[in-house]
Parts: sequence; C-alpha cells; structure tokens
Amino acid sequence: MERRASRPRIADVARVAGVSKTAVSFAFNSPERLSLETADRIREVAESLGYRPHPVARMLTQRRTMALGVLTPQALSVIFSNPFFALFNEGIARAAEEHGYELHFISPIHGSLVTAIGRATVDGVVAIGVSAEHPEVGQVRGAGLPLVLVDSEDPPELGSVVVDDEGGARAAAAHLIELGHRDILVLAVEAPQAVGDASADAPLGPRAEAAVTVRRLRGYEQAFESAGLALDPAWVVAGRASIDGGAAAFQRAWAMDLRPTAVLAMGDAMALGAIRAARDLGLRVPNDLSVVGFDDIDLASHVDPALTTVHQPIRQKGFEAVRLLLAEVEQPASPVQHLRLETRLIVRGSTAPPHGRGEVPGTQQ
Amino acid sequence: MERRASRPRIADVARVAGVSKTAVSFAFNSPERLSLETADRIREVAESLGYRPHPVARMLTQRRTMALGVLTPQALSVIFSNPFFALFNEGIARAAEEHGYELHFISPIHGSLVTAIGRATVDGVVAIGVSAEHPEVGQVRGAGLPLVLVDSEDPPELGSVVVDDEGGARAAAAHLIELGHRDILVLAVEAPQAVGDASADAPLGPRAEAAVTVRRLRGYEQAFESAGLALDPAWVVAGRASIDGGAAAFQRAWAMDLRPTAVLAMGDAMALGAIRAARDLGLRVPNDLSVVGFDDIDLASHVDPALTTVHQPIRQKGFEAVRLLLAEVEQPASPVQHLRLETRLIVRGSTAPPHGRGEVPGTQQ
DNA sequence: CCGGTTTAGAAAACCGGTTTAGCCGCACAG
DNA sequence: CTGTGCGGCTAAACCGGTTTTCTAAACCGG
Repeated sequence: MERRASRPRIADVARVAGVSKTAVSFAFNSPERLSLETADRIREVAESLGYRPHPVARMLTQRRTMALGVLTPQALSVIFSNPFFALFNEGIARAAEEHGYELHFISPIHGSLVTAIGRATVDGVVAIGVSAEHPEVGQVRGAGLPLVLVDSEDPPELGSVVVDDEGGARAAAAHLIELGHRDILVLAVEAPQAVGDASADAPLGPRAEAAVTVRRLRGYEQAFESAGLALDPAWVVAGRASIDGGAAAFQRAWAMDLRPTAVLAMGDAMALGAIRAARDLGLRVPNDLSVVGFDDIDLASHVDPALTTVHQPIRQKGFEAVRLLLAEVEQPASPVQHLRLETRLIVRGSTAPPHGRGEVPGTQQ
Repeated sequence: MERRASRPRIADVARVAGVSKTAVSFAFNSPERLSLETADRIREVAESLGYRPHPVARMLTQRRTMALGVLTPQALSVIFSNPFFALFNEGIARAAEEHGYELHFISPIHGSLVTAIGRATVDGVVAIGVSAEHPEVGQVRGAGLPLVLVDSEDPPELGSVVVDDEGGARAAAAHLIELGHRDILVLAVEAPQAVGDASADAPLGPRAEAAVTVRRLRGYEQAFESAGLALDPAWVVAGRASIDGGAAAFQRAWAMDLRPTAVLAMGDAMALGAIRAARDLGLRVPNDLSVVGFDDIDLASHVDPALTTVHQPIRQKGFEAVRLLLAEVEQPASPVQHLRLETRLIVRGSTAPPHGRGEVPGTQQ
C-alpha cells in the first residue's frame, strides 16, 4: 500500500492517461468537448489514482469559493455558547445549505477581526452586531465582497435585515403597565468589554449592540409616555447579557433600595437571572414580581413559570440575511434589499398583576 | 469615490511603487531582505491602494489554509440547534482560536458529504460521529489531511478522543439499582434516518452513533449483571435523541404495558422528554418515576427537578480533539495520540427510591 | 481533388500570489 | 588590479488548476 503518497495532481492523471491537462479538466467540467471514449478513460484513470481537483486551485481560477462568511465581533467560543446565536446560526445554515454554500465563521483571530477578514475565503458576508462606524465594514467592502448587515441599517447602501425592536419593547412595557405595574425595573444590556483585551485594532461590538439597546429602551419609554408615565433613568440598570449578569443586575438594583413589582429585561437570559435572584430574595414569580424577557430563546418556554417575552424571529433573521446576500452574490447587478421583520409579545406565566391583585395565572404553560 | 474598483493585485502595487512583485511580497513577508526605505515605501503604496494579499492565492502557494474542518454527517442546521454540539463546538472553537486557526464546518452539501469534503480548504479535520466504515474517512485521508476522530477509535491508526461511555452508563444503572429499582426502562438512541434522503453516496452517521449506543447499553448491562439481575431486551425502547423523541418513546413503552419505576435515558434530551410524558400520565418525578439522563447538557441543571445524569466533558472533548489535531498538523512526523476522558454520575433531583419508599430528596438543586 | 467547416485535443496564458536562482554594483581583501 | 562576498533587488519558476487560443485530422459538398 502506497504510503504518504502525496495527493495526485491533474498533471499526474494527464500523464498516466496519455493526454494533456486540458483534456483532464474537460473530462470533469465540459465532457462534451471530448469524445465519450476519451472522457471515460480519463475519469477511470482519475478514479484509480484517487484524484480530486485541489479546491484551493479551483477557487483561484474560478473566482468563487462557494462559501459565505458569518462575521461577528465576538469570539467563536462565545458564538457557540450563546442561545441567541444558536438560533441565528440555524437560520443561516439552513439557507446556506439549501443553496449549496459552505459556512465560514469570521471572528477575531488573536483578538483581531482585521486579520480574520483578511484570511476569509468567501463569496459574501453576513455581519451581525456590526455597523457603519466599524472599520471592518470598510475592509469587507474594500475586498469587493457583498455584505449584508443584521440588526443595523447604518450604511444604508448595504443590504440589511432588522427586527422591530422598538415595537416589541413597547408591547412588553405596555403589557406590564396594563396589568397595573408602576414600579418597573429595566435591565439593559451593557456593552461587553470588547474581546478579552482592548487590542490595538478594534473598538468592536459595543456601539452596534448599543444600537439595539437604544431601540428597545426607546420602545419602553414610548409605552410609559403613552400611559402618561415617565421612565426614571434611576430604574434602568445595565448588566451583562447572561443569566449571571441578569441576577447580578437585579441584586444591584435591590441593594440600591429599588423595590420593583416588575422587570423589563432586554434579553431572556437576563430575565432568567432576575428570576433566580428574586427567588433567592424570597420573592415569588409572578405573584410578587412579574418578569418580561426579550428574544424568546428556546429555553424561555421550557422554564417554570414559562417566560413572558418578546418574540423576535431569530432563525428567520439568519435565513433572510443569507437570502439577501445570495441575491447579491449571484447577480452582482441586483439592488441591495432591506428587510424589517416583526416582533410580538408572548404572554406566558411570568407576569401577573402586582401584589397578587386580580387573578394569578400560575403555570399556564 | 471609486466605484466597483476591483481589488488591487500585487502587480498593481509593484507598478505604482516602481518595484517588482517580489519586492512587494518581501515587504510583507520578509522585510529584512529589503532596505528599510524601500520596504516602507512599498507598504505605504500598498496601504494607499488598499491592497491585501488575496487569501486564496496565498493558500495555494503556502500550502496551508490556517483553517480546521469540523466534519459531521448531520446537516449544519442540526449542528447548531443541538445542545450537545453547542458545547462541543465551544470547545473546538476555544482551541482553534487559541492557535489562530479558523473553523470550517464540513457537512453534507445537497445531501453529499463527499462533495463537501472535496470543497473543504482546511489543514486538518476533526470528525465526530464517523468511523472506519464510512467512505468519508478514506476520502479525507486520501486528500493527505490529518484526521482526528471523536467518539470512535475505529481506524486505530488515526488520532482519537473518546469518553468512558461504558463506565458512565454502569454508574447510572448501578445508582438506580442501589436505590432499589428493578423495573427499569432503557431509552436508547435510534439511528437517525440519514440526512433527508437516502442519497446515493452515503450511509451516514447511523453506525457510528450506534457505537456509542452499544457502549452505553453494555454499561447498563454490566451493572445489572453485577447485581445479579438481567436487562430484559423488551425493556429497551429506541427513539430519536430529542425531547419529543424521548416523550414518544416513553409513551410507546407505556402503551406496551411497561410500568417502570425508573428510566435510563441515553441522552438528556430524551430524559427530559420522558419526564414530560410521565407527567402527562400523572406521574410525579422522582416520587413515582426516577429518571437518569446522559451527557449533562446545560439545561440538565436548570430544569425542575434538576436532572440526575452522567456527565461527560463535551467541551473538553472538542478542545482536546483540536489539540491532538494541531499536533499532527504542525509536526507531521509526530505520532497519533489517543485520549480517553472520564465520565461521572451526577446525582440531582430526578432520582429517588421507588414508590416513595425511603426519603424523598425533592428539589435539591 | 479542393477549399471550408467540424471535431478532438494540445499548447499556452492565466488566476494572484511566493520562492528560488541569479544579476548587478560596491566594498574590501589579497 | 582582480577576485570575493554581500546587500538589494529582479526575472522566472512554481502552486494546481481553468480557459482561451490554436492546430491537425476528419468530414463534406461540389
């Protein structure tokens, strides 16, 4: 058995078959330009040698990679441990495989997104958590790659997919107000401290994520105003967008002597954290404290009580982003498209009137 | 503003700077071979033109891609929605980014893993759910790529990372037996029906997953035998490895008039499904039914009651697989390595003595 | 039997870089 | 004054394919 036999090249096949490289290439790519007999013989030889065209060489000549990039300022390991991305990636993946494209994740390498982009061999990029002010956007466009933004519409000449964060937030706040709550704590997402260290090349995600935070906050405010109330900035506490972050933020608020009857969390993970912290303080949810999340991750419907939250179509967001991107990739002349998807409030078991006033829904699945 | 200006090539930089392509290349890769002055001037010109070496061309000459492949027989969208893979990918990602490698997911394209592998531009591959009998293994090796197997040791000449499935299963069964259970239902993972259709090129995952199933089943059996009992094949029911699959399997067993006091599920999702189904039948967990899972996914400790399960270090499995792979990639001479990681039983709230006999642990977090 | 069109395949250019071999001019040793 | 070594850079080969251009033989009608 042949050991360490380095991969056969097209020239090897040509030599063994007694033809030119051209003929071998034709045998695979345009067999009609060869006699049936020759084409068959070449393919047979190729098979026996275990020949496969080298994918990199192929990309170089064809100027396509048949791969799409998913650009995120977060580290890869974060992407995969985050339930939001799990859904988003699922949508992205479904669209990509439907069209026969592979997926490459473009995330900081040794802390640098710039080098990661420089290495990416893709035909187009979907970027999430990134907008105009990021130098990365310019770099991708400089490379001549189509780019579709998710959760940002900022450079308006780029394709984009966003959701109605404002409307969703408005509905969430209105729901609590309608139930009779007045002392409402808002848990905002704080900008994560970049990726590990403040590396030389990038003030990363913060601002783009901030945009989402701002939109949701605006939605909350609108609901307050519509009800003739005002959102006291002292009742807005920021924390990391995780279970622990939510718990910590709630505890901090409690320590500041805030005694809310309800919580508006900007993410389900934070909401779950708030519930945990509240329970540790002896509060019952929803009897003593109502909690509304945001995003509607899978877990939200599986906890007890099931979480009232604002649903946003995360899978679909990924799916559509790839769809728009592929339109640009496959017909470069086509106009960029903008898409805005709806959000909607899903009332489950974690909200009720304050202080046990009125009926208590309990666990209504 | 320059429109559609196609990406500058190295020749453009050379022309503008009045030097050869070689000099430009040196300016970036071996500046010491140029006078400081020339190197600076070239870099300046390159910068002003927005030049970036074309990554594909670079890969071709350097014969490295600085990317690793994650090979799975499952569709990409499955990978991202599965909590097991979420943890596995997290480990993989952490190791890859630590070493400055990108990650490419190699999953069936239009149902064919073979074409996906043919397109993959990577320096090495980690394969999960795949073993000797799969033609894909041969293809990867034929391409001259280092390959590390996860959850299989079958072609022994390949690097591998496995966990002690047998020992974990033994501990799980022993735990139930010790609590006094005798009527124990086993929920096995059934082979998923390939990817969509029975496409021409691949009898995919089934057999490799079956190997894990077999190992766990053997572990259960061993515990039974050690206690002088026997595992009745009629009490082994197969189902899909999901919450719904677990629920369905439990219901099927119930319909067959099996009345277990405990369940050994080969995955946490199945265990959760069994719990749901049992509750729907009016059973209380753990009072009327004890349930033990396998894997210890994140969710396991967050449900109520928290799930007693066999912990396997999934993140670590991914991390170590990449570590072994990189050793082969970076020093091709190095010997392949085999790693076996431990599993351990984690007793939480979903198990108790049968029929409320003895004390009831309740929710002990 | 001849000029023109097909057909089958080869030669060469190309994709966009890196790398090897080598050239040129200058300083320095003999 | 000549040979040698070296710094600084270039020409050309190369990576492994695809694609364009070109050629020789077969075919074809008149």
